[in-house]
Amino acid sequence: MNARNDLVRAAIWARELTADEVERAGRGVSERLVSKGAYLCHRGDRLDYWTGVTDGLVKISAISRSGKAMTFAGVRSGAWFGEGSVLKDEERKYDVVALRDTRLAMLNRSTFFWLYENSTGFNRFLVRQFNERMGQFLATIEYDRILEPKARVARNLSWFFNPVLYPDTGSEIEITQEELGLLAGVSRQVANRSLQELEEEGVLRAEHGRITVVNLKALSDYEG
DNA sequence: TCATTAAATTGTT
DNA sequence: AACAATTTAATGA
Repeated sequence: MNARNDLVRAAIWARELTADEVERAGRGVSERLVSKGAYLCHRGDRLDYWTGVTDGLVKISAISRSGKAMTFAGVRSGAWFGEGSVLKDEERKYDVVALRDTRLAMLNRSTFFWLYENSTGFNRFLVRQFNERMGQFLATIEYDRILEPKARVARNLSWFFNPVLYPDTGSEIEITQEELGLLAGVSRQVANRSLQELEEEGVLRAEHGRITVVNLKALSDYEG
């Protein structure tokens, strides 16, 4: 019908919606472009949109009280975030920055709530996503104590292969070593060396602008 | 289709 | 941060 409905239909959660619900969602969605290095929102901002990455890569992070930068999650094409802030009607607890030029789909708050109230498919999706995030955050708490750069690179990379958050993705991701460094909070040089070592250990294969995971379990559980 | 050039990415110091 | 090497993408014959 129109570009907005196409945006919705491309979203993973749309698969579980009825035609009526998709139509309704289409009226509440809009598009936004964020260029590399720009912030979509800062901690403390209000952003009344549930946000999906249509094309690109963003980082969700915050600065801890001790002053350390901490990445909560990397978000690539196909994933949606911010449902917590929208549901609770409160300010963002984190920064969101684009690691490359990125296209976003934004679902406004009232439409989000309409789906929340009316669509069982939508709720099933939300519950699954919350559950998966919980697991990821638990792992993040543990990983924050791990200071070894290689392990940080490994764990940040493994997030992109969560089968619930990214349903039909293979074992490849298009990401540069510079982007991975920004995500893991290490320099490009360290990201480069980490990837080389991980490749030697048979965990992954690093190609030009792309990484192929060979052993996802080893990558997720990496501790050095 | 192939060769040339520019741009992006990687590898190293 | 700087620089060289490598890979990809774009261009045009």
